[in-house]
Amino acid sequence: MAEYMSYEEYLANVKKGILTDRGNCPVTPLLTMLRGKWKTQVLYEFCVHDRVRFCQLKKDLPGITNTMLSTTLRELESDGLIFREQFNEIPPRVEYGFTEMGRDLLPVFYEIMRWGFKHENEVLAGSVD
Amino acid sequence: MAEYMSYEEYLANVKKGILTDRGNCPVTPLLTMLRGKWKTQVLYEFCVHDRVRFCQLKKDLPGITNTMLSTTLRELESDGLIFREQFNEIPPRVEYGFTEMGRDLLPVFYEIMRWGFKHENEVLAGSVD
DNA sequence: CAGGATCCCAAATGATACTG
DNA sequence: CAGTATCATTTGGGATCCTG
Repeated sequence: MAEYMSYEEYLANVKKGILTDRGNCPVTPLLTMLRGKWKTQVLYEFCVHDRVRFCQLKKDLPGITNTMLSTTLRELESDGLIFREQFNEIPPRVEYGFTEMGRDLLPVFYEIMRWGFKHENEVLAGSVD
Repeated sequence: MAEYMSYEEYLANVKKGILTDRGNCPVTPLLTMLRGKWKTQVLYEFCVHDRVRFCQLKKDLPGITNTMLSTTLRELESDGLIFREQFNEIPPRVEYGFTEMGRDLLPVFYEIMRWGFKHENEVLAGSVD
C-alpha cells in the first residue's frame, strides 16, 4: 500500500503527524546508512561501474585510506546496499557492486540533485564559512 | 538547465561519471546538512507545525537536551533550511519554521520514504544488530 | 591484492548547572 | 522561556605498519 502512496497523500499524512521519523517513515535509517565521509563517494563508483575492485576504488577516491575504504565497504555491505564477491585466486580478487536495494537509491539521488540545483545559490552561500 | 534534466538524462550522466559527488552533483551538501542525530526529527516538526517554539520542540522530542536542540536549530538556520523569529517579550518567545528551501525537502523525503517502504524488510533485517 | 591491527586525534553527543 | 557554559564521554576519521 505504502508504495502506491501519492505525493499528495504523503504530504497529508506528514502534516497529520502520522508519518513521523520515530514512526512509520523510514528516513533516518537511510540517512544513517549514508552517514560517513566516504559513503556517497563510494556509492557513486557503483553508479559508474557495475563491478569494482578494491584497488580500483582506492585509485578513484584520492585520499581514502585502506582502513576507511574497508570500513565503508563493510558497512555498505552489511546494510545491504552493495554486494561483495570474493574469488579464490592468487593474488586475491574481490569485486563490489550495487545490490538492487542499492541501485534503487538512484531516484533518491536524483531528487536530491534536483533540490540541490534549485537551491544552488543558497547552498553555496551557506558553505562560505 | 539542470532543473529540467530528466531522470533518464540523469542516469546517463551519472553513468558517464559526469555527475560525480566531487563534481556537479550536490548530494553531499544536503547530506551534510542532514547530518546529526536530531536533524530529521526536528525537521519533521516543521512538517507538522508551520511555526514551533523552542519549548514545544523539547516536548515533542523526548530525550533531546537544551544543548543539542539549540545546536541543531542553529545549524539548520545557518544552512537556510529553517527561519528563526524572535519576539521581544517577557518571557521570551522564539518561533521556528521552514524556509522555502527547507519545505522543498519534502519531495526528497517522499522519495526516501518510497525507497524505505519498498525495502522495508531488508532495512529492518539489517538493523537487528 | 585486499585487507586487518593498533594507536592517536578530532568531532559529535550528552550531563549538569547556570542566566537574561 | 530560551537558551549558554563547562566538562565528560562516545564516535568518527586517519596514519602507520603488518599479513595471508
